Amino acid sequence: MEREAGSRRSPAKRAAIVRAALELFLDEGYARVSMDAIAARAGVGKQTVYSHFGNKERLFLAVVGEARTAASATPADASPPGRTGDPRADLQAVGERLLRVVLSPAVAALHRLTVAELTHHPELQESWRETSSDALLAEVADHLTAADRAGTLRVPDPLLAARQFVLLMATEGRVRSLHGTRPLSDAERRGIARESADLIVRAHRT
Amino acid sequence: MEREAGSRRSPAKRAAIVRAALELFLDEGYARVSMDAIAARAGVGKQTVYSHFGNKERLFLAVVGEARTAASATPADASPPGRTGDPRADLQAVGERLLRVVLSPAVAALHRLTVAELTHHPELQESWRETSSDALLAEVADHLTAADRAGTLRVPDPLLAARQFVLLMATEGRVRSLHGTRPLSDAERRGIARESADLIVRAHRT
Amino acid sequence: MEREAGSRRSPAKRAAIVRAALELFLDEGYARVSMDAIAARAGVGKQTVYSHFGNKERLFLAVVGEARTAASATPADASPPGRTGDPRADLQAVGERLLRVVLSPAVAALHRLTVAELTHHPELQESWRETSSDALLAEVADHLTAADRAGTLRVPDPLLAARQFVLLMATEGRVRSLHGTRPLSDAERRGIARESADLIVRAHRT
Amino acid sequence: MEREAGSRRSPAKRAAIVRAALELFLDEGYARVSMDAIAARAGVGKQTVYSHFGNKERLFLAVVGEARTAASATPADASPPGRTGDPRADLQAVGERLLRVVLSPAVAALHRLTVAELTHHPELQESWRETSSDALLAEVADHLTAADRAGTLRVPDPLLAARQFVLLMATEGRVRSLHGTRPLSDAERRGIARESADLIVRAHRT
DNA sequence: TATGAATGAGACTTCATTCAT
DNA sequence: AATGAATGAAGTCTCATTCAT
Repeated sequence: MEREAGSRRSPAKRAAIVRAALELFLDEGYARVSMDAIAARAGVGKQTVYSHFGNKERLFLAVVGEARTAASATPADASPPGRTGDPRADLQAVGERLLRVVLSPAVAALHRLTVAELTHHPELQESWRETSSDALLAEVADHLTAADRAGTLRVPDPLLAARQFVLLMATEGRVRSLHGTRPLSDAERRGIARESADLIVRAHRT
Repeated sequence: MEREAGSRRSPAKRAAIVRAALELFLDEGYARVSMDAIAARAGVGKQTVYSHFGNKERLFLAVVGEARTAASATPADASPPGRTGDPRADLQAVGERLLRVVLSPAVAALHRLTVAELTHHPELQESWRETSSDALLAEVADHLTAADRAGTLRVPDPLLAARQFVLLMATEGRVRSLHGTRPLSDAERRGIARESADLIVRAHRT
Repeated sequence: MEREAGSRRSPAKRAAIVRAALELFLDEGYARVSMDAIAARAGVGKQTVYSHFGNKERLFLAVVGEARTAASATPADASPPGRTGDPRADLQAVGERLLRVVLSPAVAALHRLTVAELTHHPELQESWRETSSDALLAEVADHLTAADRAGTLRVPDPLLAARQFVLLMATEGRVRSLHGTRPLSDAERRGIARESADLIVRAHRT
Repeated sequence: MEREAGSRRSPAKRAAIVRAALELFLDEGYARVSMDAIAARAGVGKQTVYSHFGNKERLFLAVVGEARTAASATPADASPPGRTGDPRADLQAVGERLLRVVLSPAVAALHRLTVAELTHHPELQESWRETSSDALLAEVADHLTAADRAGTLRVPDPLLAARQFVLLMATEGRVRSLHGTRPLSDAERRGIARESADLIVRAHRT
């Protein structure tokens, strides 16, 4: 029935359900996960799941929504490395951090899941954005703006350049890691970040 | 039972099954498609499906495999436009063709399906390669090599540059079209191709 | 737990529950109505329903019992039309009133519900009587007795005749209205009352 | 999927399902019967039930439809008693036969079930007719026509009179037997038939 | 007392697969 | 070889009832 706030429904159980559902959805995909399995893993009755979320689809959307939110918040936790003044090195550093996040098992699985279910749950499309992390995108743009001001690069449209950098690097990472399925070595990650940073820097050299 | 070649199994029925299965898998995803539905759409009995492919997973892998092969062969459908000598214009032209292919409903759906099922069918991973079209990649590399020889660009590693171009553009197209879920206007496609071509050309300007 | 009278249980809530339950049972039938739905429509908690009535069956019997009582009391709502002295006209007039009552949505639904659940709730059988309205039956008998006294008819057993009249007319009305499911026009009702009155009058003509 | 004629679906299993479903529906009512129970009693798998009838409602309608047909065909099996020439006796004899049919457990339960489910299955309404047996109605009308010709009665509208006779008698029988729930003694049945026949005969006496 | 969260059983329906024709 | 009827397990969701607040 899904009542309003103020109900006595246990937030702890809700959290357990969300966690269990997320793990299962990420591992198995939407259709392969049963409500029974979610309830069992969460350690609650099936009806508890239904009274919290109404049905499987709403549970799925809630879970994915919260996971997206969490994922967007996470990457900035690593302290942003200070600027060295060398745009190429700065970009590569940011890129390596981004790759670690994007290719982490959870984030990669969330990405696969979202792509997989895009056509079946139109609500997903509204929340869809390739760069799960606008914060990181802004950080890259900042670097480029700074370089432009310092005269080391000439970047007329820093946001576009940042987007191209992030998109290219993330995609290359996904392709090489079989969409996060196979772990990447540090060297591979570094290589990918270097190649992408190189392209961007060369394109905007003065 | 799956007999050897030379059996009396009808190739026409096999083709009908593959076609039906592909359509359904692309539309619904692996788990949501039933063998019943496949047999019905193919106009054959269920046992025929089983005798041809053994089980659902083998059918899926066969179908996706053939679809990938077909998709890789297709893109050259449009006669490759002659070179104009202007690298930017040439790249953009190739790019627009590529986008049309990559974002076509069938190719985009095949991509989503592959990503979705990557973890459940390890065999898929072996066939995985982002650029479904090596032919096109080679064509881009050719353009770049020609430009390098002509002295209009300086491209030390044409294959890398080509790959970056294709990857960036395809990804930008996918993001903007919600992974092929929403059609892109000609103008959008042109814009994406232009931006990507621009980046590559600027990065390799002499 | 069901406490005795004098408890602190609110009669207002009890009434709300009974009203809600009656509406739902009449619309859906016993098995299709959930205690959840009753509590929700009554605007009370589920446990309140249980503490008032113990379980679903007892609630049902109480509700139907009260509804039968109410229905039996109602029919005289319209002031009984004075006698005209013409037995046929009088009978027909009474009959039309009866039909309106018997085929009213609530009374018809109560009748269907009782018939439907007769075998599952033996207590219902005790309260069963076709003529939900003894008052009306007596009124018809009165008319006939009066006619007998006046010499316009010869009615040795007025109660039997009244019963036959009421039963035949009510049944004909039920059949033609699909057991109260389809509304009857005034003309139809009048026709049914006329035919039935005619039969009775002819059978007892002097 | 419910295919056309010519399929290989076993008619024996279909019949077993129909029989099992009818018994259960008559005993318990629509909502209380589970498809599991039907399959189990029929001795077939649940999917067999579904492949034959598609879903619970279609099964129900098919079962009720066939039962109605069967019930309509049955009553004439008892050899229609020859006419004695005494309309009252003839009518009473036909009436007793009718009562036996109408109050037989199966027919009475079918009637209760139909009334109970009338609002939930609109298709039922189309097949609804109080007199499950048009044959019997015709037989009564024949008696009355014959009497009219013989001059023993004056029956301007034999079909109306027959209908009134049948309706009144069946209803009285239903009321007295708690809608077929309680068996009626021979004497009761005879009494009901006599009273009804009496009414009709008196109404049409010359 | 009254609330509604929680439960375990069970509802209808569909699935991948096998069997009999 | 090919058909589709049949199966048993499992899917989503709802139920009457109880428990903790």
